Amino acid sequence: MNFSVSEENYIKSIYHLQQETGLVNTNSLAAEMQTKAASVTDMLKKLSTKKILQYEKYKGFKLTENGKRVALSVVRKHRLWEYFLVEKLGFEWDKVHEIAEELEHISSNELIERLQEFLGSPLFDPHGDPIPDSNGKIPKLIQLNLTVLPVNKTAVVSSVTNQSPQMLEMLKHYFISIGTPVKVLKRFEFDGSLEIKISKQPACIISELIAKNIFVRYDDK
Amino acid sequence: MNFSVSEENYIKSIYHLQQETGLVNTNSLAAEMQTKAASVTDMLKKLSTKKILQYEKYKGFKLTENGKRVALSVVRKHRLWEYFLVEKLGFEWDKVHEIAEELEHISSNELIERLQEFLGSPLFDPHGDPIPDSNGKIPKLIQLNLTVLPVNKTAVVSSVTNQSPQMLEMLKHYFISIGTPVKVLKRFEFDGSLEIKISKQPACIISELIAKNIFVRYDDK
DNA sequence: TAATATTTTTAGATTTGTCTAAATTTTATT
DNA sequence: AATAAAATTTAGACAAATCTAAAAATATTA
Repeated sequence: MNFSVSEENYIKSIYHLQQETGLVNTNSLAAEMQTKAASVTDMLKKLSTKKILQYEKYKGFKLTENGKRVALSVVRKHRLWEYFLVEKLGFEWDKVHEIAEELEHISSNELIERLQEFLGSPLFDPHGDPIPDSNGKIPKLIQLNLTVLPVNKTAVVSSVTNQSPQMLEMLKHYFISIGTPVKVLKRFEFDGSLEIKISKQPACIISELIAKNIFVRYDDK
Repeated sequence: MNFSVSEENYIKSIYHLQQETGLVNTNSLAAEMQTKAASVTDMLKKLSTKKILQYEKYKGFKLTENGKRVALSVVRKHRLWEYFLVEKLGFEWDKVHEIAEELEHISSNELIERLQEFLGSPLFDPHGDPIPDSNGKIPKLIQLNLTVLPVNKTAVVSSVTNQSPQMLEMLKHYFISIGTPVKVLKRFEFDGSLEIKISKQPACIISELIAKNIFVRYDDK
């Protein structure tokens, strides 16, 4: 079945909301989509007759299995395009969302399969979010603290717990940000500090305190 | 000014038609766009008030300078995306049109400038059509007969005059098709036959008769 | 040139997705 | 439990893009 751009956007938003809350309600979806509750109700009825939604008036709603499949396909496209924009076209990772919002609605399946291949079948997008495969399977996020990352295993920075200006200043100094590839070269027993390699930077040493605040993940293919 | 997908499609079609006929008329545009004359008239009025068209009722119409600019921007996007699909994703050149019809409406200018850069600023798309630059300037098509292509100059097959099944059979045998890179290695005085190199094929010799039917162009940067 | 045929436009309807304002249902509060 | 507040739905309207059928303008031809 084919869906309009508007339908796809609703389906995607419902998917994201129900990841957090289980059942979704009209007002929160209206807020998410920056539209009015009445418009949401109209669309709910439409998606309901298309068997995309389990929907009971006044009671809330969630996607059917079929609806989830559609949602995951849109999420997949969005994230693969984001990866393309950053890795191939050199966009900053925080500038690509809007463009991917348009690209995710290009319909060709062959296009997206070839794009995935061309990109080397990445498992995570530049924001660190997992990219569903063509069956809708989402790679498990194997996230661990930098202090326990095995030596010489290349990983990618996925989140930073302490977001204070002081911390961010240090991270900037080390050229560490979300999505940066990182490898631990040596772990010093003396004070727990780590010698690490950040993408194209020369190796450097960071304190255990910094390392404790950095989480990384690696693509477990 | 921003244009809807539908408006952009009308503008593009008018551009292509007026390249051939100067003034365009309602019915031919309706035919080109596979829609009804009444729908065309509606859109003409709209584009007219937007200063995209010079339009006189019952008299025909053509794009304003501004309209041409918009058309060339859409054409540019279409052809760059086609180039991407063939050269980067490995699509056959005759399978990309439909997908590019969707991609050409992605709005970001930065995207298209970066895409052009990424592709190496190609001057011609996989069908041999010229790609307008960001100012709407169209590279001149330097087309010449294979019999007069300078030795060792790499060119690309742009058209074939004799399209008989017999000819096409031969071309297929030599792996020659529109868009194929070709280089003349040697020209034999004896019978005018040519030793040529076709992309990744081993060198081969073709008769003068075949060569006379093949036109090539090269990117004159 | 008058009649006929073709092309183009208009008038009015339809679909999709949106909106506002009012009505209804559910939830919260006294 | 009655009432007030909040959430949701309905009713009716609107803009964009399309359509059919009919009217108007232009072109063709006998």
